[in-house]
Amino acid sequence: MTGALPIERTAGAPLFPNNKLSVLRKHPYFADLEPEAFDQLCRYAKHTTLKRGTTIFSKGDPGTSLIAVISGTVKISISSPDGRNAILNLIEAGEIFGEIALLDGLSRTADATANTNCELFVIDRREFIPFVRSQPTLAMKFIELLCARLRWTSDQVEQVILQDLPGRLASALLRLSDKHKPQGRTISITQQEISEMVGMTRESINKQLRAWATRGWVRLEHGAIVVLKPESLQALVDAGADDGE
Amino acid sequence: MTGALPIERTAGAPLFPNNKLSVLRKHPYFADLEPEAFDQLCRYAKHTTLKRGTTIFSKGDPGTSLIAVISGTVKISISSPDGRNAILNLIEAGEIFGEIALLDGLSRTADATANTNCELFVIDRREFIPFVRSQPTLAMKFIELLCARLRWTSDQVEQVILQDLPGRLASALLRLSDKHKPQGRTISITQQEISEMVGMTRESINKQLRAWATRGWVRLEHGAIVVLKPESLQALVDAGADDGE
DNA sequence: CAATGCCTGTGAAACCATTCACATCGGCGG
DNA sequence: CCGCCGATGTGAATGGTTTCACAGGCATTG
Repeated sequence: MTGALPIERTAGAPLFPNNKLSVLRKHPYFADLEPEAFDQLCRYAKHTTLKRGTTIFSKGDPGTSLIAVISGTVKISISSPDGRNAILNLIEAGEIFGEIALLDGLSRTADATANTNCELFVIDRREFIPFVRSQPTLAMKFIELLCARLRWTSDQVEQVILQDLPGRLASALLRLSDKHKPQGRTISITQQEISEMVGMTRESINKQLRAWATRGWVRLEHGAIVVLKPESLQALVDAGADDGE
Repeated sequence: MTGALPIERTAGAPLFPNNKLSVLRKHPYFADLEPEAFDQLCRYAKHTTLKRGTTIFSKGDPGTSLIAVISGTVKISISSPDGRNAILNLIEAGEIFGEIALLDGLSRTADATANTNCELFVIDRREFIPFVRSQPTLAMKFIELLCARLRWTSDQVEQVILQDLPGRLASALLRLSDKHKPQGRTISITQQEISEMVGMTRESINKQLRAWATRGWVRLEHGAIVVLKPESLQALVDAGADDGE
């Protein structure tokens, strides 16, 4: 009940280990939720672990649950009939996903797969919806969450339509390094993945990154990218089409 | 001028003419709202009329209001520093927009301009937010609205990243003709506008449309497009990259 | 300590959309 | 009724991306 600030209680019921839920508690969407509401929410959660590559759900599935990531990362993506595929988002520990289909009761809009081994909490729609209705604060929280998602997604549309390759790549890097701020400027991601987030081929991405690397804007590591001069990248985005030569 | 609305009365009540509000009442987001809640909502609304081309708000503005379109259409768009611009959505009579900034209190994510002469109702954030908190049903309605927007926007990302020109154009036409179903399959839109929705040049759009016209899939009119064979377009979208030759 | 598989790095050729440069058409206002 | 302007229609040249075809590197696993 009182675990508001330093979440560390042993009294926890067997099913909901507080040390794991604390990951969720830290996230902005739950941080200022009343403790009772949060506890109630946890009571609905079921714990699962998955191996890298496992499909969590696929586009078109009924969509009867909300999922929270405790550890690892989950990839939200879509694929076209001819084999191409696009990554819409990467969900990290402490974040939740699958809220659209949960809230409107329709089908999943994308595929979700475990991008690394992960630990998840799953909340079922049947128990959840009545709960949201009874908790105006929680409903407002979800409204905020949806707004944030909408901003993220609109931003993606904007980048993909308006910017050329360098611009898109630059803003993708900036958005990612924002998310990973705690880990310094190192973004743990493969070039293949970035190419799928940005909607261009790996080869093109590689060449552009390499060009920036020789200019000292970024450093390329194996499976990671370090942003050294975010200002230069930002300037490039602001300037419009122009690869920064 | 849109002449889209059959309703035309002179009796206008001072601030909240019911004949005008009926346009809103018909819309799914308000249709099954309790009458008292709807009336209350209307009490906050201020009526305005705008001439074609007027700016309603710009990206980055504070965003303190929700806007409902009574007649005409509003264009939601963004533009890049180098002059290119993209249309994200066209809001028609009976729909509302501006809900993101209204709900989360942050800045506008895009520009809104009157695409034709229009009549609007504007609701201020200060009065509106407390009202939403007090009306769980209304909050759930907004959650549904946001989910729908998210689906629409994700769809756009999906199309833009995965599909080539013919595919994107085809799915844009299908989405538009869905919206305009009541008017048959005629879509009132200029090729310039479509090109900005799809993110390609007018010339390219024109050539593709013309190719389809000779095959009898669409008919091109001045300022409008008639979809004759939606199945063919749909098949093209489902098949992936392939212009349907 | 191979050995296989996923990442990264590059070059040349093919392709598709953009750019640019006009020409026509339709409608609205003077 | 004429003229202008926005919308449409088209072709040729340009250029940025993709495609394809490899080579080396790092890493995890028998």
